[in-house]
Amino acid sequence: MTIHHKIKKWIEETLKVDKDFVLEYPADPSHGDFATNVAMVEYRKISKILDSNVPEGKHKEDGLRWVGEANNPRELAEKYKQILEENKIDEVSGVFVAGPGFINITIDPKLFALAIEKIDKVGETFGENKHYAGSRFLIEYAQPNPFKEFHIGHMMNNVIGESVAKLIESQGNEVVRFSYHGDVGLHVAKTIWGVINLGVGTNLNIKTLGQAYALGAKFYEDDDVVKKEIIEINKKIYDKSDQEINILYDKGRQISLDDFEKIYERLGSHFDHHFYESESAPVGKKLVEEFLEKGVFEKSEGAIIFKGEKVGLHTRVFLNSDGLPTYEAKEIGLMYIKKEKYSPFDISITVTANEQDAFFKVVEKALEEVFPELNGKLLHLSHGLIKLPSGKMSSRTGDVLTAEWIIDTLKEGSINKIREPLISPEEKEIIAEMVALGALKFSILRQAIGGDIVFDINKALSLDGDSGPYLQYSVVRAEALLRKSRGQIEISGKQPEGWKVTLLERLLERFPSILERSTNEYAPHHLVTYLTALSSEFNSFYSVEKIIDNENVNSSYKLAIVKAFIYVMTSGLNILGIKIPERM
RNA sequence: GCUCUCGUAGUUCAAUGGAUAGAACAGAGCUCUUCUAAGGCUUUGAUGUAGGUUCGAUUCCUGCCGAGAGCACCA
Repeated sequence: MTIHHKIKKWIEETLKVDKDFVLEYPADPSHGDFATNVAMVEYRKISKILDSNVPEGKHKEDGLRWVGEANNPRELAEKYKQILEENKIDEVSGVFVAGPGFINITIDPKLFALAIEKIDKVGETFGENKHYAGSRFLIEYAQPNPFKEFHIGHMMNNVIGESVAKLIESQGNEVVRFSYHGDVGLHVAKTIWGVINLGVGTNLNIKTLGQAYALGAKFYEDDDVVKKEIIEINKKIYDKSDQEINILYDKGRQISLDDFEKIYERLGSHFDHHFYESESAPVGKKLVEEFLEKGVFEKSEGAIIFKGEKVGLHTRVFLNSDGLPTYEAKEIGLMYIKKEKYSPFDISITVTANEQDAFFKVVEKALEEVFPELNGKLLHLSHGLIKLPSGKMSSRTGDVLTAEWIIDTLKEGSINKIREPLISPEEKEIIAEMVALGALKFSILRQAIGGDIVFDINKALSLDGDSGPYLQYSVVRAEALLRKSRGQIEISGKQPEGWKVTLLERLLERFPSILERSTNEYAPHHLVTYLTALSSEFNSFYSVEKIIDNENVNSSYKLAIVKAFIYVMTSGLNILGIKIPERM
């Protein structure tokens, strides 16, 4: 149990209050080690109760005086302080009232040394939490479509999904990871049409597929004759009736999927299962037809639709008038397969771009009507888009940056930054790959998911300031210290006499709480913010303190802090999918 | 037109209804014969607008202004 948990519980039980108050780490150290707004929250509740029961002839302002509690949050805080002091636990060294009614709490400085000792002992497992263990989460987060390119938007989805998955795992849950690929559907037909009309024969590669899609998509919109041809091709893809198309299809699909594997490998994401629309489509079609009879779906203009208006949403088509399943029906089929394979589960998460928000609300509703047992178990996590300074990316116009290109460009930039002359070209290559991916993942995960990211390649290349490499670099320096000290100074988590607790130690102790909050909110950016602050604090520590010093008795403890820093950073960066080079 | 999301330093982002709104980049200045300067230190600078709720609002509610996304057979 962390100190945070202990203190929260202590306040809760001692004051006999609900747990809806906040126990935070104040930004300003003069506000103690912990601060809580419990008095302000409770005051609010008391006045509300009194407001609703104002007896005749009285004014509600008098309310608090009737119960003889307090006239304002500050006075209530004073009362609480008294109760807390009478029931003090060992960890707490002081309780103070401040400002409008905050209760600030200081803790025994020895606890920080204990935390350092503990981190050095348990290593990278320090942040793990077995508190809520045992839930099974399904998470689907990579939906690149075969026959189209894997662009930076897919990469964003992948990086976010992977970090959320790792966060959930860190809190003791089981996570099953899925990718989902649209290997059938109109976009495929567009690409096949493009391939046929591009005149490349069966000489396909990932590039010609991209061009073919852009061509097909353009003509689909501009030319009604082509539109009909593409719709015909789409039908043939579903029923596999055309040999020529089958050959192009199988080949193109395999080229795409192989390409995706390569990128997953590079990004470091691994999936428990790959799903394909070609398998979810027939299942979805069947289910939609079945639940048409049960009244969940209805017929309209030849199509089968779900009337979202009945729950304040909009109508979506599930089977088109040719009887083919749309994306919507495929989602129904997909969920059926997921349930068959991975039940029981507690939460099923789907990570997509936020342009699908409205669409997902409808699908979720339909899913809940088809599978009532899923009520409350579906979570749609949506993120923003990556925008170029020139505007939105579009694979239709070919105005698209592939993930591969971005990584390689960043890699080239970072390889030139390595100044260490002793590093071999091979090692430089490895370091640059880690730095490039670190920079990319950091820039995606540093902000709250949901917002768009304006991706400026020149800025990304600078690699200064808050960035992936900044975090990596701080760990590299810390590692160098440990290497150098080996055989010279013993590492000891025993706090020296007269030691003044540093902010670095305080931050290290918080790591488990940060992880817990990041997980609960599905918000990796809290972790990023924390690791950045932690690195910054380490870098200050590094420049102010002489760490390896045979003359100084504090050196052993300083090294223990450095070691703890490395563990926490390694663990945190691992969750973000950022690797740490040995040197850089 | 309807629905949803979003407006915070020059720029890119933080901030659990709380205390003096934090960083980074860019700008100005300082700092490598102590361990990696991809570092450290100092400094200039912000809540779109008008109301409301609250002891307290960047955060919640309403209007306005501005940006983006979605709205029937694409995914």
